[in-house]
Amino acid sequence: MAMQAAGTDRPATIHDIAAICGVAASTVSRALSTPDRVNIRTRARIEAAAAELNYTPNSQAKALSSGRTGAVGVLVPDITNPFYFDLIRGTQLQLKAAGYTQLLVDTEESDEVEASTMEQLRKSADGIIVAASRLSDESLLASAAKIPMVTINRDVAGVPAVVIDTPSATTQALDHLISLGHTRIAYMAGPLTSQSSTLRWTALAAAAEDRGVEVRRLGPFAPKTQSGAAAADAAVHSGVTACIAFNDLIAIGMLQRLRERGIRVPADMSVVGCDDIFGADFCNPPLTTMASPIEQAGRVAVSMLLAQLNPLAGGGSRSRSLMPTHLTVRGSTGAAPVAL
Amino acid sequence: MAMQAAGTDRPATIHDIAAICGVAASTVSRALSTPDRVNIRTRARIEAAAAELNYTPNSQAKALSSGRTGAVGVLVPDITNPFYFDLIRGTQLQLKAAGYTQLLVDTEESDEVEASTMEQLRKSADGIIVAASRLSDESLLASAAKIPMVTINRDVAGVPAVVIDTPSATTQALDHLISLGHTRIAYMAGPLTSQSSTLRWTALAAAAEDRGVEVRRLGPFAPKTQSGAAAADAAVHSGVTACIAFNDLIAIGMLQRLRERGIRVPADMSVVGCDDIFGADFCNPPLTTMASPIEQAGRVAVSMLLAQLNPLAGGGSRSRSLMPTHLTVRGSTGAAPVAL
DNA sequence: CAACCGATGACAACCGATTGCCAAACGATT
DNA sequence: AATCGTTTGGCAATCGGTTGTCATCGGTTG
Repeated sequence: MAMQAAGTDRPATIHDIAAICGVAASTVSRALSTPDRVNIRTRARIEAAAAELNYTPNSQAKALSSGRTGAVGVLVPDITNPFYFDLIRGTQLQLKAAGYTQLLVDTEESDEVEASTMEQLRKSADGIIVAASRLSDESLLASAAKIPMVTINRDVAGVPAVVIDTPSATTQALDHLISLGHTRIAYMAGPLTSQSSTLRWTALAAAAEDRGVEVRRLGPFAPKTQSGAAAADAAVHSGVTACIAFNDLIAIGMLQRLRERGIRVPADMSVVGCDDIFGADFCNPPLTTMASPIEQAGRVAVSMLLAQLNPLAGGGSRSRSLMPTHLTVRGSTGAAPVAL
Repeated sequence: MAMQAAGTDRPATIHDIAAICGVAASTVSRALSTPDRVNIRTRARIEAAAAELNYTPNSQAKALSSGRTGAVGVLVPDITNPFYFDLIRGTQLQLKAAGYTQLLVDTEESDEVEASTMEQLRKSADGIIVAASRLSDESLLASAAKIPMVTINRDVAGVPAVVIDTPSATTQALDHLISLGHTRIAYMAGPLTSQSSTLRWTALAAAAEDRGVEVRRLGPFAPKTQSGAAAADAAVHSGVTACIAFNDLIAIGMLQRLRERGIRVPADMSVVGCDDIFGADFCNPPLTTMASPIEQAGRVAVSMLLAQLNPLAGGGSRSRSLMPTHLTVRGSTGAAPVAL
């Protein structure tokens, strides 16, 4: 709102302010960061000058001397996977609200890129949030020892985590399919290094055994729509009447392939996805899927990380947060075809 | 590959290396950044020590003293818009290849957030890439004077830009619709502050006049699928038989709404989108849309920015880059309904 | 043999902030 | 008026590098 004089070309520093107010630079620093340490009158002068000069602290310098960078790294395996859209937005919003900057990195589904990124971030970030890590438990633990970390969808003892409870949703999905009369069901697995995929399969297999139906595991398939073609063919070939895919990308890809092959969904084959990503509601047919509060998961992860960074007296920070999920039924699931 | 001794808890600095090699810290700095300035033998010793200590330079310190941060800000209006995901991936890949870090910021379609972010980035980034800026020409120019900048889909004299040539694609879309017999066509406009939307409309209106068909402008509509409902209703109400939407999100939203209302696509209404985002190929019906090389646009933007940052003798950097587009015809367009 | 030269490496200032420590100033108490 | 405690603000070191300047050294040239 202040009438801003044409700024000099160089951003103002605390020294500029100090010169104007006739105080030492350290006093300016104190006035701005430890207001109680300085007389209220000088503080007012300094604040006025700061506003006048449109002063903003240099984050590099601040980072160098204080040791904290005000940045948080967010690592995702594949930035073009819509699942991460909402996650990233969640982290971004929450980080910005807390005055932090988000360093987004696409690790390209590679454990090496992930590891080297972490090493680099160790100096340029105060903490990191790692979604769907492809690293081994040991590597993850080792990294977590060096820099505050929160994982998402990756549960390792000793590392705070936000876990989206898709495993329990698979049970809902299974019951949904069973209620529709399906008895031969397949699980289209995700990457072998994905803990989520493993957990979903474990939960699903247990529930299947419990209910006395057959669920076979097919794959692994890369979490991309392109893999859906192979997944669809594998499902058809295996003779199942319904499948639960590791995620929506694979499921959507399957839908496309099944359509190409003239296999009707859900009349001939039911498909269940996971995550309820962008597109799950408008694909053809709309996808029955396990919906997760993804953006919220991102926010929670940030909160947990910040709690770790600024251990306030108030709240002991949780080290684990389980996000509830539920099955969203749409058009891709239906009654099992009548046996011939 | 080196047998890494258990690292000390604190990352190594050039002083550590200097101590080991018995040289001054400045020599270490030169050996690493200006290899020619130092004897090849000492350089070798220093490099060996650096490798041994697993040394990585502290980016904050480097930034502070050298004035360059090694980071580039990427501003997008809405991080959850799939259009930007390919863009972000393009910038991310190219930046990483050049050794830069990407600072991704979602400006929430707000000019204020955009402006304040730029001001902040001015100190913590070497340059910025602004996609679909919502700022005025003046503000943009003013900011570009303070920090190297490349815009995407925003053409302002004096600011290097990557422009995806969707306006000319609208002509293709129009001809496509005309060839199908449509004569009453609508353009579903995007945000008023979106230059892309304006340019598309201008090109479309000109082409329409040239061809003697009627194209009316409806909207504006927010670039989200939710806005598609209003857009669909507006289109139906206006009595057109085909529409060209500002982008795929609106188009996909329209598809959903039209389906709800029992209006068949393309039998009763043809719909053309723009961008060919994730989902355009598997919505129902698949969307005819103007495809853009989005990821490539991101890469080009980065290249242009880096050329600006490191003005090599070799190539004069282009200040404008036009990315070609083409119409991808799918199922959402068809022959005009027979007039009653 | 003296003058000269390029290569090499050390010194020190600096980037912009933070922070421990100390001293001046001030008011209050006895 | 002397003492004491508390504010308040300055000095200077520090973070980890970069870079301008200068001294030194070995070798070459006239």
